[in-house]
Amino acid sequence: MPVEPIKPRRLYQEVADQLSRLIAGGEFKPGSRLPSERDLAQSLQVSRPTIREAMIALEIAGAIEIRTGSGVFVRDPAQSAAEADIGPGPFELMEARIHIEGEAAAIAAERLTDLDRTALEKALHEMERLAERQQSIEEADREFHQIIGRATRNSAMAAAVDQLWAFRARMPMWGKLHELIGEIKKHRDWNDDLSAVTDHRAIIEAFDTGDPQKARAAMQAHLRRVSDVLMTASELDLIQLNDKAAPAARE
Amino acid sequence: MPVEPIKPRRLYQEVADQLSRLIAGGEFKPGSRLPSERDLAQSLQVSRPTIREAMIALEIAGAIEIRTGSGVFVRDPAQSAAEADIGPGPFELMEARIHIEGEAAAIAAERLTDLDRTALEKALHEMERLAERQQSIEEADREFHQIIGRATRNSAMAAAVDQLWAFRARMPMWGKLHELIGEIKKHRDWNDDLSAVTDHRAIIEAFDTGDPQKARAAMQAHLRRVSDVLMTASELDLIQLNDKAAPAARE
DNA sequence: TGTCAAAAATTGGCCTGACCACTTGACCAC
DNA sequence: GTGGTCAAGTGGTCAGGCCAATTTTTGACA
Repeated sequence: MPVEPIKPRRLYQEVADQLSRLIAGGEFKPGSRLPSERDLAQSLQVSRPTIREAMIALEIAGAIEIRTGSGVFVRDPAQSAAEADIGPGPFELMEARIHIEGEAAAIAAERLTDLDRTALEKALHEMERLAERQQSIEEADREFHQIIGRATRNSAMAAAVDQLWAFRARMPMWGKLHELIGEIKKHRDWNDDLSAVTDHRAIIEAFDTGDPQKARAAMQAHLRRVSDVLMTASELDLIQLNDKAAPAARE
Repeated sequence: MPVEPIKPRRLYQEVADQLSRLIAGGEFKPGSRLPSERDLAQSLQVSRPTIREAMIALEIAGAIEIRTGSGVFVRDPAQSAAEADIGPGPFELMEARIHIEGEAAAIAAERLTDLDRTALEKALHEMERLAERQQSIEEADREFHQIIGRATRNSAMAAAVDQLWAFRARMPMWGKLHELIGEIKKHRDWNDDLSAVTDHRAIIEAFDTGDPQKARAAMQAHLRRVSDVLMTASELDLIQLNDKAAPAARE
């Protein structure tokens, strides 16, 4: 039973939490104005400086916006997202993955442990199982790649790989990759073996050589193939992509 | 000419920034106690509630810990990193930068605009100016590298570069790189020209060729040199690094 | 001389009341 | 319709006060 220091709860935190709950509960809608500091201080029976402290915490947390002379306004979550940029388009993401995950694979090639290999094999088997059932391999796919990020034994590299997958998780389109491949085969005489399982097997085999160059090449070949799938699906109008999703602009 | 809303700068933010800079600059060591609220209010010629607001912001940011009745203490970045388990060590960061920023430079080499080049030159001049005054080039350095991230015209790559710099910003040690170089020269007959300005100039010249390989090589040479500085400083006990900061473990 | 409890001093936490800067809406002149 | 002025309301900051928590000092005692 670990003993931890007792940290008395600051009053401003109580106020901030209550206001946060009221906002989350819909009492104060996004874009609306909160009651004035003076009114809140009276309603909550605390001093105005305490309200101000709570407001600062909420503004830092992104929940509100304080406008001098006007009032305090609830931030619109959609507005926050729009301001924060919706993230990279699919082709941007693929390009970045080719470069960054290629490097991660190269680093990992010399640092994989037996545990890493076991985990990769497990993820691959999961992909095989799901593919046989015509189910999305998305989760197992992600696991496979994040194992590689961790296998670099470099938390900055792992974080970079994780971030790429976080971007990817925002686009539901990726979960349909398997279906897309099936659709493409209906339209074109596709020679390449598009099996994700084959690609991932090749990556594992490259790791078995311990050669960073081979690992990088296997990873990049895999990711370029996925990018090609995306390009072909776009050309066949199997998926709708917005402007940002177009291949990265060349000056 | 886009018109943007003017956001007046809150006094508590000025105070928080100044204290943050003092902490980063080593004026207040990790674990040490800041002057009392009353003393700070008098020293900075602001009211005590304003100091309190600044303290709240700094505590939320993780820079300090407020202990009722005792005082306000600077959090140990290593302790913070250990608690949050989110911070790569310096060598991890450098390794990741060599790989990721090398790739970013290669991509950017074919996509730089004239505006990008102008911005890079400007950042370089700022570095020159600061270096002449023996001042930290940290901000201009960061700007230089983030311009390159944006010059990839790939927001996933830019985000990856930004994340590396966010990690870097958590370690005040980097602001003292210039001093470290000076110290190293007192201890060793160092043959390499350690001028950051020279390295960055070489990167710009590599970009002028438009050759991705050359750009990658110039960026990686620069970052490897920085990593060497770090290694040497560590060997000379000029900086104290915790276990995680050691060169990436090899299995 | 060392230990321990109590007192004093210091520090953060919160409050009250005041004044100033900024914003908004109403109203008026041109 | 536009610009200017004014009043009311809002946030921003200040000064001073008192209380709770912590640390330091002091005095008593073995």
